[in-house]
Amino acid sequence: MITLEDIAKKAGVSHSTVSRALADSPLVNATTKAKIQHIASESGYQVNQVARNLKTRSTKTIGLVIPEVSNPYYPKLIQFIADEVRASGFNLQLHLSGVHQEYEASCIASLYEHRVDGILLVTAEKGLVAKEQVKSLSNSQTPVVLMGWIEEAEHFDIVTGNDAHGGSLLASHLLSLGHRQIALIGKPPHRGIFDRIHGFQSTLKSVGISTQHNLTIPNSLAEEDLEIASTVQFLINLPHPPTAIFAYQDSIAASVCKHLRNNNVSIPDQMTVVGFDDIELATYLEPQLTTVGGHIQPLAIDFVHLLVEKIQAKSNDTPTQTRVITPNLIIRGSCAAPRTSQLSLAR
Amino acid sequence: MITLEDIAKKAGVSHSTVSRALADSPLVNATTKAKIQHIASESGYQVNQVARNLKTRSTKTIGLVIPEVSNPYYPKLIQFIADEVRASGFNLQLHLSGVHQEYEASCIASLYEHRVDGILLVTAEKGLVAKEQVKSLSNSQTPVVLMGWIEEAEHFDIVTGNDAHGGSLLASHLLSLGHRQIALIGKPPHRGIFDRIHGFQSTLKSVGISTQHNLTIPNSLAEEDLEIASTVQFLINLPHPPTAIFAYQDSIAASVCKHLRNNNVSIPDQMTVVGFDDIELATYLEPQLTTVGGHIQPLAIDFVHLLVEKIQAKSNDTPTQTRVITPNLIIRGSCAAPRTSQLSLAR
DNA sequence: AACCGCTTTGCACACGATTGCAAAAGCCGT
DNA sequence: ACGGCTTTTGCAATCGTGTGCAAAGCGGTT
Repeated sequence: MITLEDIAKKAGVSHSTVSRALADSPLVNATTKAKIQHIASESGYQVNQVARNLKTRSTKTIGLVIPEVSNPYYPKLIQFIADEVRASGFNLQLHLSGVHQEYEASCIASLYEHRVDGILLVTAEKGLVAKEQVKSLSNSQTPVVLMGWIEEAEHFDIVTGNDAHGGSLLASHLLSLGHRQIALIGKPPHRGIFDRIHGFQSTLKSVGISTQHNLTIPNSLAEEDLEIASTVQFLINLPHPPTAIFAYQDSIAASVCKHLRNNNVSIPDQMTVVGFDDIELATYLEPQLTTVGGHIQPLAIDFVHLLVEKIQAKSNDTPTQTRVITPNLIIRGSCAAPRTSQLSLAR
Repeated sequence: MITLEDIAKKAGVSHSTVSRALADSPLVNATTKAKIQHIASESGYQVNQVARNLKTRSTKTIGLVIPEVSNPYYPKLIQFIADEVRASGFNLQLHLSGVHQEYEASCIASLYEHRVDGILLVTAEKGLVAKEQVKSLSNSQTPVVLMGWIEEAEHFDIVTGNDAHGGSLLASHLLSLGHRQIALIGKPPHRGIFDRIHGFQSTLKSVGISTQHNLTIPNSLAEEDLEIASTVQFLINLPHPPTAIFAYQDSIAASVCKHLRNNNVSIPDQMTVVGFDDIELATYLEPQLTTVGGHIQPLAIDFVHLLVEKIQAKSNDTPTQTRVITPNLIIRGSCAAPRTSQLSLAR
């Protein structure tokens, strides 16, 4: 491995001078600087960031903790975050905390051990698993920004989507089409998803439609697809089946569509389906999915910006912030006005 | 930040002893070891990996360079790789080289600067952009394993799928269904995809079907979906339209299906469609996609294993290896026997 | 020649950990 | 009390880089 010392010998100077020359310091004579830079590039010198990081006590690296990449929502988010981190001049270190966030604590520990300058933590259905660690990190020097709702939100820096508003938009849309029997598919495990459902339900209530007939079907995490299959079966075999289904994520909505088709229920003629997030998948379906979207890129940008501000502020006495991104309704082909007892008649 | 020295003071010993105690060295007296470990955990000490890496000249980290995460093939690959890397006791550092691999060189440079123990490099349509860097890295101490076909393959360690065989499987399947007019959609930019197409075409040739009537439509990278839309338009408006379409990736096949539907062409009645890779998307489509798959996980496992072997071998005189994974045909609903002039009649 | 001021360079230490080696401590038998 | 042996501990160097500070070099003025 080539070091500053090697280049210093070739150039007949000390390693300090080489270090300054490569940093383009004005303390080095122009001609020797050029000579040193030439020797360095010719011998293929690459700085040892490990040594530099140790000396400068900063890594110019941001750690990103995200549950998984199988759910297509996350890759989309990662792409935006990665672009923004690069644009901000930082390196990115990605750690997967697991579908059930089982590695969340160890991811954070590892990032701290590597002395990243800051951490972006995307929470999932379990909320903030490593709460104590995050608190102690923030109290020390390493800023942490969270994405997704958690309890005690006021104690943390958080970026989140206005999921309640998104749910409300969907509910209004379905109401305006005439739907009155609407099923919800999805467990309400953490605040974000809870808000989607809550916003949805409260809008229904506000126009006097009781939500007690709507269904909240919890589905287990394992074998999600199978679970959804049986939930769909259950719904369409009810004495008074719903005319519309709201799934709290596009990927689940896609799975719902698949199983509806398997049961010869046509969309949107016999059943209206809506999702949430507007991932690519939504446009590959037939019909394309009505959903709520446009929030992922702004979320990613604010996520990174807030962290970078915290990193540059240095003083850890800045008050915690919550930034909220409001999504839009995206109307596509998976919705139609209900026909009376459409499903019962068809079967 | 808490250091070994801090703990040493609290325990009344030297930092060397603390270092040994935390490494559970037999050189430390059992009672003092316990005392030190207790103090360390109580004060929340976390080792500084930056310093450790500098001293030990190893980072226990594997770098993964992958073009992007928007194409759903890559997240699936990443998930398998991440699991295997973790199981092997290494950290993972992910860098995105860009859709057109525009950052490939800078990703590799960054990983080398951070002195990762080895690099996994996934190439894409541009082949191996950073060829010279990879050669010089391998010549020095940092092993690199590639995924995907490139020129001069014999000079590198490579893991790849037997794409030619996969293409051949698809061709045989379509032939056995009776298809004789088959369109290929996709550019043949690099060896992997070229092999898919080549294996496909040579199987057709072997039974005496000229491939000159088949179409190889190159589509631009930008606005891929639009490009596919016009390609589909073109194909179905031919005087003798094909009865089957082979797209070299499931995501493109999905896009083809979407645009066929937009033109009121039903699948598989009026058109048979097959893809390649068996990503989740293939099962969300209606009908589900016949494709070639089962290779991604073995690819990921061999990818990591080969690199780990190279890292542990230390001596860089081990001969280069090429490992090839053979995929399977996965028959689903997107294929049917052709009817005479099916499309012309229908329109 | 002595002095001053400015530019340029090198010395030496620091970052926080690991580890070879020597020294200290403890134990035992004589 | 002492030598020999084993166990335990500390000293000090090292990894590669950055940087404060002193010193050297240089040109010009008195």
